[in-house]
Amino acid sequence: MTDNHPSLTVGDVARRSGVPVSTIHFYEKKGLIEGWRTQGNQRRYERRVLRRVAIIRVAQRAGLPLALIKEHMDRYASTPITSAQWDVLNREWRAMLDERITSLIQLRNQLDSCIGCGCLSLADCPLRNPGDTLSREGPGARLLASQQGQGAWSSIKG
Amino acid sequence: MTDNHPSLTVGDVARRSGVPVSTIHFYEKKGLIEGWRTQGNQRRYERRVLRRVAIIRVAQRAGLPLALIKEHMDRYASTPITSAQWDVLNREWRAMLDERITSLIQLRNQLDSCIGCGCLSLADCPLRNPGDTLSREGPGARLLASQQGQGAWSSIKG
DNA sequence: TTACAACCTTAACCTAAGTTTAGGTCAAGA
DNA sequence: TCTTGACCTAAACTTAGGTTAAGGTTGTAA
Repeated sequence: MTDNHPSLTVGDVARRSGVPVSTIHFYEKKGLIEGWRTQGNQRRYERRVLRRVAIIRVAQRAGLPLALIKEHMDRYASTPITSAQWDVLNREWRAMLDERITSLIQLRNQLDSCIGCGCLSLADCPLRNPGDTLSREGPGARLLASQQGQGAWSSIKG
Repeated sequence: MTDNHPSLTVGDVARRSGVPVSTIHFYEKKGLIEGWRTQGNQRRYERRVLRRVAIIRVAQRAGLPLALIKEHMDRYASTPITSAQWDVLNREWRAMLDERITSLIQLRNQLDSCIGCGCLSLADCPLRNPGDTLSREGPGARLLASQQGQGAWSSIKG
C-alpha cells in the first residue's frame, strides 16, 4: 500500500476495485485480467489492472457479457492495431451501446402510453389498440421489439 | 387467426410475439403473463398478452431482470390505483431507467478516452493516470463505477 | 375414425457469472 | 518459533433465464 509499491496482491486489487477476491480469481481464469506469480505462487498485478477491472464492471452494468468484454479487450490489446482497425472496433462497440440505450429510452417512453394502460392492469386498455390492428397481418404486437433494428451486435444473443 | 378470434393459443402467442412456446410457458409459470385453460387444459390468452410480452422483451433487451419487470407490472396491475400512486411508481421506474441510460451513455463516452489507452493494450496509458493519483487515498480506480450514483434502484443488485 | 399437429407436464439440462466450501500453503509480526 | 491473516486450488453450489426431452393428451381435418 506504500506509494512506490510496484505490484498489487489479489487482496489489494479486491479492496481497491470493490470486487471480491473470488471474482478476481474468476476474471483471471477467464482471461479478462492478467498478472504473474511470486515464487510462493501468489498472484501479483500491475496497478493498471484496477482500471481494467473498473471498465469491466461498468461494461457489465451496461449489460455486456464478459465474453464480449473480453473479446473486445483482446482485440484492442493485440499490439499492432491500426487506427482503421480501432475505428471499426470502436464503432461496433458503440453501435451495441446505442442499441441498448435506444431500447431503454424507448421503454421509458412507453411508460405513459402503455404501462398505465389495460395491457398491464387487468382493465381495458384506454388506448384503443393501435397495436392489435396489426394482428390481421401476421406478427402483430411485435411493434416494440421490431423497432429495435438488427445492429451488428444483436447476433450475440441470437 | 380469424379476426373476431376471442382468444389466442400458446402457439398463436408464440408466433405473433416471436418468442418460443417454451418461453411463454416459462413466463406464465413466473407470473409474468396470465391466461386461462380450456376444458382440455390448453392455455388461452387475451390479445392483450401480446403487448405485455413485447414489453417484457424490450425491457429485457434493456437489461432489466424478469423479477424486476414482474414486480413493476404487478404493482401497476393492483386494481384500485390512484393517479397519485401511479405517479409515484412511474417516477421510480423512470428514475431507474434514467440511471441505466446515464450509465450506458457514460460508458459509451469513456470509449475514446479509455479503451484506446494503455490500460487495455499493454503499452503505457497515454492519459497520464488521473485515476491512479487517487490510489493513495484508498479505493482508487473506482472512479468509473462510483460515478454511477446510487439511485433508488441500484439496491436491486446490491 | 384415424392421422397428425399442437398441446400438456415434469424433469433434466444449459450458459453466464459468480460464491462457497474444504483442505492446504505462505508470509510477517510477537 | 508460532500464530494468524492472506493466500492457493478444485469442486460443488447458486440464480437467472431459459431449452430439450420424454411420454402422454387434444383437437381438427380428411
